[in-house]
Amino acid sequence: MDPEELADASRVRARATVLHADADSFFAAVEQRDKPSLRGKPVLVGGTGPRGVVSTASYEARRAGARSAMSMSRARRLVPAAAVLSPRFEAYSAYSRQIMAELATLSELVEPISIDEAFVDLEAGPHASDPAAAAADVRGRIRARTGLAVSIGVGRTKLVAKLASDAAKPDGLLVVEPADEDDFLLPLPARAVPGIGPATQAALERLDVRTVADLRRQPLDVLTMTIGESAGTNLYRLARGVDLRAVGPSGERKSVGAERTFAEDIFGRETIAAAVDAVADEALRRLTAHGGGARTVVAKVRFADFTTVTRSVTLPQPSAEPAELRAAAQQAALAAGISDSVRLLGVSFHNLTSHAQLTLPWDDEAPEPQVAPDVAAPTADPGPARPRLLDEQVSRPGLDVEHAVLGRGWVVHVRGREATVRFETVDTPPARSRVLDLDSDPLVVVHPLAVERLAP
DNA sequence: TCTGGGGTCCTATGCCAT
DNA sequence: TCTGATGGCATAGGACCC
Repeated sequence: MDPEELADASRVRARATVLHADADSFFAAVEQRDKPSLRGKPVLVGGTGPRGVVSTASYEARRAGARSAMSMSRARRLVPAAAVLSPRFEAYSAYSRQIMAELATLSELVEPISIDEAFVDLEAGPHASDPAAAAADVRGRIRARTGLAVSIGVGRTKLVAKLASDAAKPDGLLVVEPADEDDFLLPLPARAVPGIGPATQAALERLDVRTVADLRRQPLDVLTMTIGESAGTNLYRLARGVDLRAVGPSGERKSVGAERTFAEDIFGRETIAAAVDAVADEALRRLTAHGGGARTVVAKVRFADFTTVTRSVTLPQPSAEPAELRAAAQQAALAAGISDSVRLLGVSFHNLTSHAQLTLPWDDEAPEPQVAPDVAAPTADPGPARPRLLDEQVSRPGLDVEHAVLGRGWVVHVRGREATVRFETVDTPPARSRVLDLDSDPLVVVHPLAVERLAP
C-alpha cells in the first residue's frame, strides 16, 4: 500500500459518534468517596512498601507534583500531608461495574479498555444524532449513581475520542466535530498520541518532531525506518486522523501471571526457589480462576541492578496440572540464572487453552470424562468465609474493617497491637481517627461496602 | 531519589520443514 | 542431492498502556 492509500482509507465514519469515557483519578476518587475525611485532601494510592510506586494521585496531590508511576517515597516527600493508601481492587471493580452499566445504556457496543475506561459506539445506539446530549446525560447519571466524575470525549475515531477525553479532564466533556479535527489534533504534543511513549518520543525528537503537525510532515518511509514497520505506518495514519479501529468487545485473554518485587533483594538458591513457588502459586490461582490450562510457562527475574531476563518452558501439551506447571516455572527460573540477588520474580502462563481444549485431541481411548479432570479444585466449598481479625500482618492502610460497637471504618495504620482507625463510610460524616487496642477491641476485616451495596 | 503489577503487541533471531 | 528461498513457530526482549 502506498502512502496515499494508507492515508485515505479514512472517510468511513462521517459523524462524531465514537465516545470515550474515562474516570478521573479513579482509584483516588473512589477512596475519597468511601472515606469522607479524605475529600478535598491529597491522596496517594499505590504500593506502600519501600519500593512502592504511585498508581493514582488525587488532583490535590497532583497540584503538589505527585504523578502516577512515581516512586511512592518521592511522592511522599513532595506531598507530606497526603494520605497514602493501598489499592482496594474489590471496591474499584464494584464502582467500575456501575460505570460500565450506565455506559451500556447508550449502545450495545461498549468496549471496556481497563477498569476505568471504555469506548462506546453511539452509531449502534439511539443517540447518534446528539452525542453531546447523550454524553452529558450519562455523565450526570454516573455522578448520581457512584459519586464519581467521568470525563468524556467524542469524535469520529477512537484516537480523537480518547484525546478529547484527555483534553476534557477533569470532569469535562468535549465533542470534536469532524470539521474541527485538524485544529484539535495538530497542536497536540506527539507524546499525547497513544502508542508514543518515552522511547518513541525520544526517537521522534531526533527528527525534530514534537507535535502532531510535525509528525504529519514526516514521510512514511522515514517513520517506518525510525520506529519500525508497524508503529511507523500506524503513526503515519494517526497523524492524519485516519484510524479505522472499530469499537468492539475485547478479545480473549492471552496470558495470566503474577509477579512480586521484594522489599529487599533476596538471594540463595533455596530462598529463591521457595519464592518462585509462592509466585507460581499466585499465578496458578489466577489461571484456575480464568479456567483452563496453559502450554508455555515464563519465568521473569529482575536482578539487583534492574536487568531483567525471561526464560520460558513450553510443554508438549497444554496442562492445568499445578504440579506440572509449578515444576516448569522452577525450571524456567533456573534457566534464567537465579544465583545473584533478585529484586523481582514473576511467573506467567501463555498459549492459554480453554477447558474443553485440554482433553487431549488424539487420546482416542476416550476414557471417563466423569466429573471433570478438574483444575486444582480449590478444595470444595471453603464454607462461609470465617471472619479475619485485623492484626499487623494483614493490615494495609485503607483496609475496610468493622468493630462490634463502633461499626465500619478503615485502617489508618497498625503498630503492634495498636490500631488507628477512622470509623466512617460513604454515608457518614468525616470521622476523627481513634486508636484501639486490638486485644480489647478486635476488628474484623470486611469487604468494601461498595461490593455489597453496588453488587449486581 | 530511583524505577509496581497487570497485561498487549511488535521485532529480531534461530531453527525447521517444504 | 545440494542449495536457496520461503514460511511458520518458538524464544527473548522491549515499548507501551492503565
